[in-house]
Amino acid sequence: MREEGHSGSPAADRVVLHVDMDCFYAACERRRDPTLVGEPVVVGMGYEDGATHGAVATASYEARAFGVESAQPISQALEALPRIADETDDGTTDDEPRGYYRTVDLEYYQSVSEEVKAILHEVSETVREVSIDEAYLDVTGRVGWHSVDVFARNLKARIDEEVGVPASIGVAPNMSTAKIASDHDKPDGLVVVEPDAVRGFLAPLPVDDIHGIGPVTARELRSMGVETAADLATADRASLVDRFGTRGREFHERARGVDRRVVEPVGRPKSLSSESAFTEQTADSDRIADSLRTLASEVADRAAARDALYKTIGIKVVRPPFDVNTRERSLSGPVADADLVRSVVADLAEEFAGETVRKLGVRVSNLSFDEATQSGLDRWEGATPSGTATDHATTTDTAADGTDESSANGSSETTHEHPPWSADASSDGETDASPLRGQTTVFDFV
DNA sequence: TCTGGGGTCCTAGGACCC
DNA sequence: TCTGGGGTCCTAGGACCC
Repeated sequence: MREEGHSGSPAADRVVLHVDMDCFYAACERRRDPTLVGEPVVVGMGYEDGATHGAVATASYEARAFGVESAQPISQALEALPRIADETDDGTTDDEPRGYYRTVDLEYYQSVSEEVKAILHEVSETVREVSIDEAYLDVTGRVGWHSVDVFARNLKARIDEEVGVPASIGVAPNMSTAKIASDHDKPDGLVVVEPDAVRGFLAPLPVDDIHGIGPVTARELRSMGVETAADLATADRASLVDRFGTRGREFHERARGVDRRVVEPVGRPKSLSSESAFTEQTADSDRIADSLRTLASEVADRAAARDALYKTIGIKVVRPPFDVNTRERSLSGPVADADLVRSVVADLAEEFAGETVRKLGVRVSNLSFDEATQSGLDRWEGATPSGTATDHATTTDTAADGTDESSANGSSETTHEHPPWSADASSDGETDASPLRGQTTVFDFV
C-alpha cells in the first residue's frame, strides 16, 4: 500500500469512513425472508440442510446470545442452539431456544453487496472495497469534521432504506482508527473520532482490537506486559521491532493513531484458490485424485474468467489432526492452461500418496493480467507463441506424466461465466422506514 | 474449540548471480 | 583454498482478516 510521502500535511487532515455491514450474511437472509427478523439466525459454510458438519460463517446477535460464534463448528453451534427444523423431533420441550440455520448463498450476498457498494461509490469518489461487507471511504474535501456525523448518518439510513441491511460506520482521520471505530458500537453503530480525540479513544482498548493483532501476537504482547493500546503506544519501539519485525513498527504507530496508508481501490488479486474439506478424513487415493482434479479445474476456470495468467501452481494438503502442508512449483513463465494445472497438481500430490487427508486445496499465484488476453486471444495465437511456449515445454518436462504440448495462450477450456447477478427482491416495499437511530458517539474530547 | 473457504502479507533459508 | 556483500527468486510455513 502506498504511503503518503513527507508532505507538510499531517495525516489528521483526512476524513476516513469505515463502513461495515452488521452480520452481513444473516442480514441478507433476513432481507430475503423477513420472518427471520428478530430471530436467531446462523449461516453455515460447508454446511448443508440438516447436516452437522461445516462452520458458522455468520451468526445474528440473537444467536450469539446463546453462545454461537463465527468460525465455530456447526456441530457445536447446534449444541448451543438447536435447529428449528428439529422441532418435530422428540424429547425436547417447547420452550427450548431454537435457531434458524441457513446455508451460505454467496451469489445472493454478492448481489446485495453490489447494491450497497453502488451507494458508497455515489457518495464518495474514493472507495476501497475490502470484502463483501466492508469498505473504506475517503471523503476529505467533500465533508468536514463539523458535518461528517450527519453525512455518515444519512449514509447509514440510505443503505438501510434502499438495500435493507444495517451497517455500522466509524469515522476517523485514518483507516486503522476508522476500522476500530466502526467496530466500537456494533450493531447499527456510528462512532466519530475527531483528530484530537484519537489517542484518548484508542488508549483503553485491548491490543487485539487493532487490526493485524490476532490471538498469537496479543498473547506475546501480554507476556511483555502490553495489554492496552496505551501500553503499546508507550512501549519501546526498538524492542517491538526486535520481537515482531516490520510489524512491530506498524503496531506501535497504529496504537498511537498513526496510519499513513492512503485509501485507494484494491487492485488485481494476487492469487486464486479453491479448497474443500472431506466430510470425513480419507486415504482413498481415487477420491483424493478426483477432488484435486476438480479443484484444479475450478481454479483454472476462475483464472480464465478473469483473464489471469499464473506462474506458480500449488496444493494444500491438510492431514489429521490439522497438519497443513503446502507445496508449489513455479513455471518459467506465466501460463493459462487448465491441463497443466491438473498435471502439476497431480505431480505435487504424489509426495502425499497413501496419506490420510481431511482437506485439499489448489492455488495459482504469481498472477499477471495480460492486456492481449483481455482483448481476445486471436491476436495472440498466430503472433508469437515462442516465449511462453518454450517456457511451457521446460515446465512440462518436470511433470511426471509428460503432458502434451499446449501453450500459454491455448487454454481450450471453455470459460463458465457466472450469470449476471439476478437480484430478485427489488426494494422491499413495506419495510418500515427505518427510524434514524440518530445516536452518534462522538469522541471529541482531548 | 477437533477446525469452512477465500484471501493478504511476512519470514527465513537456500539457490543463484554478479 | 577460502570467501565478501548485494540482489532476486523460490519454497514452506504461519499469522491474520472476513
